Amino acid sequence: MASILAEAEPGAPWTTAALAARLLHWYDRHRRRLPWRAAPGARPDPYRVWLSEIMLQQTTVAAVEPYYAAFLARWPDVAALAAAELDEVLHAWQGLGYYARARNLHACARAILERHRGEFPAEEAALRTLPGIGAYTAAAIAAIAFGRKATAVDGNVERVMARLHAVAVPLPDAKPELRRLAAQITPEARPGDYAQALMDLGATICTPRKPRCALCPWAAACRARRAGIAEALPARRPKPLRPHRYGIAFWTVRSDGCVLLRRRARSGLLGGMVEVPTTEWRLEPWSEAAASAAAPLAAAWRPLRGRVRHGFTHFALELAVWVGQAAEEGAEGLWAPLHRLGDYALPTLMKKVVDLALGETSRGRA
DNA sequence: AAAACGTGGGT
DNA sequence: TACCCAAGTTT
Repeated sequence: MASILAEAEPGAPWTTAALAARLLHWYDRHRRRLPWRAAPGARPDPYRVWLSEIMLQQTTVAAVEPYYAAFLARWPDVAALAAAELDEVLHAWQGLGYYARARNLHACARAILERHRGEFPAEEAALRTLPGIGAYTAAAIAAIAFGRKATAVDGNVERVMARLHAVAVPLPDAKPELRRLAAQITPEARPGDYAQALMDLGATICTPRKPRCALCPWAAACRARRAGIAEALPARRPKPLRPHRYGIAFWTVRSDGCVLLRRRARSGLLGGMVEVPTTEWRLEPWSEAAASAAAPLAAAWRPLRGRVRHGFTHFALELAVWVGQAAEEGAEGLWAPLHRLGDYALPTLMKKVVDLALGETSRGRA
């Protein structure tokens, strides 16, 4: 191992085998202990690998950990998850974001039961056809859970490859090239460890900012480091501006203390989740007259002073909250007892609305 | 092919 | 405050 490195001249091309071996050696000493990771030598549970990979899509380890523990405790295997109602799964996913993942997770569990006799397929191609499993996740499960030679290319791997080979082409145009470079290094032996090693390298050493090149097992082979441009890679195309949108949320309280909620459409933004009814979220702030006309029912609406601000991926939202008393039924939706709001699958945005409404109404009446 | 799709933490 | 970004997938 060490001799391979010692013999490699600065600037000399490294063999892919040497790179893979060096990375695995590093991983054996520095592997992170994560809840979904099997102990060295132990057989991974495909269900746990799958569950963790779905949760980790575009999501940090720290954010995932409590959700992973809760899901595993409540639904210990794929059959248990398949038997759950979608709303239960959405409720448990509440706050994690990208709720299509929860809908696909549930659909995938049922597909495993119905199409695969309750067992995850080991082939990348078969995995790829399941809901919520794309190119990355299929490769990750095949490699980690089943020991198949597959190259899982996520954002970490793209960054590491862009730096190792000093690829200046911006993402996403560079994706095919980065994938090719990653596949070229993937070893026959220990593909699961290799996949996790590469992601650990990206997550802990080859970080987006201030990469710790001094600790990197590939530092001597890294072209970006040699050129002094590691931190500038990978290049990205400029991101589109994020517009602001505006809306009014209607906090509608009935005489029995219930508040009006609604179920959102099953697809699209916050699909299938529960919400406090709102106006449309539009580019211009609302006039009082326009908002009144958009209310779920006629009432003497009282605007609260605060504002709910929430950032989505592609726009920033500012919600005002209006409070009204419902004299009778006449609005469609769910009437939720205030002390049972925790039973509903409210996304973080709507929790903010609830907090503002409860805070200001209790203060105002005290 | 490009846009939609959440949230929280770091700077 | 504002912007970046994190183990991507779907349409």
